[in-house]
Amino acid sequence: MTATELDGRRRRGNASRQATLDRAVQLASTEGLEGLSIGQLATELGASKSGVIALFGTKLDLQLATIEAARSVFIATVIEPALRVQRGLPRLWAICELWLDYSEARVFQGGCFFRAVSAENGSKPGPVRDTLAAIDVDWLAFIERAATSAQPDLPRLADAVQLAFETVAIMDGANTASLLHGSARYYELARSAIRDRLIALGADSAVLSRPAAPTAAPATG
Amino acid sequence: MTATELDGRRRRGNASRQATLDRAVQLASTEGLEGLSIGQLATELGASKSGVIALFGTKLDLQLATIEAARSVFIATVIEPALRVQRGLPRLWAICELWLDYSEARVFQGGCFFRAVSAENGSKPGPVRDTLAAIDVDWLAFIERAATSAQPDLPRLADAVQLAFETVAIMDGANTASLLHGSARYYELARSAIRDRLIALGADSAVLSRPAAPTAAPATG
DNA sequence: ATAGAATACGAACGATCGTACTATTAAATC
DNA sequence: GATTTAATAGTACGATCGTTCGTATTCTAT
Repeated sequence: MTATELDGRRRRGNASRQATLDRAVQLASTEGLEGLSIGQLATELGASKSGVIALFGTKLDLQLATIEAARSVFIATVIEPALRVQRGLPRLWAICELWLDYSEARVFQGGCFFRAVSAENGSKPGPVRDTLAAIDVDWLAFIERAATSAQPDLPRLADAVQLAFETVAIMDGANTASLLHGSARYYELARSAIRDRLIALGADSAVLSRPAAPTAAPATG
Repeated sequence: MTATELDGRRRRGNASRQATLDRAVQLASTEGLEGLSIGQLATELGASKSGVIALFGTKLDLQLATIEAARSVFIATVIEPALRVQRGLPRLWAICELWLDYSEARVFQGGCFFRAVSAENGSKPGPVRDTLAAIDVDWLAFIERAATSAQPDLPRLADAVQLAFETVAIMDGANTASLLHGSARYYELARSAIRDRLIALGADSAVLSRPAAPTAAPATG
């Protein structure tokens, strides 16, 4: 049954949904999921309010779909490239480089999408916060696993949870400060902080150099 | 001229302004400065919309006044108590303890006021962002000075700017994570991270113990 | 051919937003 | 006591919010 793929109506709808979400993630990253307004979104897309709402149902549904769309972008930009890097310390370091590049490149206008909307919804119970919290748990767990896998290269690593927390905090700090002050130098501070931390844990500093493994296939070297 | 102090009209106005701002900072810490609505604020205060707006002028003025009010609270809660602690490493450590307590105690419902509203306004140019950026610069500089003063107690400290950045990032990370996941354990992770970092710089671990100097006058010891 | 589903639009809804204008009350100044 | 100033309320304005309803269009399935 290729029916689902061939249905012209659904294909058209999915294309519209994707185009809508492409704008929605950008808008939400700067205005927040609350500030993401259906009217503004429709105007920017050259569509009608009712058309947009018809595609998603309610505003809450749109917000959740927007989060999911941002997650896809994040996975393609950070997670998957990191998984192509050699297990262990190289991958742990690649995660940091990839994340800092993702933030600095403003893949989302407002910096890291999840940092922007988590700050907005951190103290507001509801399905939005629950979803964001679950994504954050996944993200922390991903780094914890990478840290644990890097343990052979980090002889003095005692607590992967602690290291994951610190790493995320440092990266988020660079994201926030660079946005607020319009300066890229915080990314260097973050890189230094993490590098020094890993070296203190016994890492071979040769592994922790720029540039990170490129997104392309394993290089010739 | 004690005229300003004695004017009953202005006294009444200032009292109203203060009561309004007391609610405004709480609301803004959870809803953001954009989500801070004059109507809702008035309703919660049992006042009228026009009465609230008359006290502040425009919404932008209200937002700026709210930031200033939050700053006063922050200074009284963190900065001033820290300045009562002995210069050097004890003060640097006290700043961290006081900030983490300030965040954990939910002096503002939404955690640290400035983290909440900075995330909201980090990518939106304007006077609000400028004010928040200036406050953040002050805050970072305050910690840098404390770190520099602690240099005799931190023989391996090479870069106070780097240390200030990391310290703030770790504390902010605890604030964000504790809000999102409704757990206090991130504050312990932050304390551990900063303590270990300071010890790595050569700090005497005896200085880095709980509890921090109480807010009260210099203790008998 | 026709019934049904999915996409899209336009118009209108009640609610709330920030703001402006007017009026009333209380306090200070002359 | 009259005038000025500040604080507050009341009302109304235009804009925008999310949502609903009716309808036209496009494609699939019978």
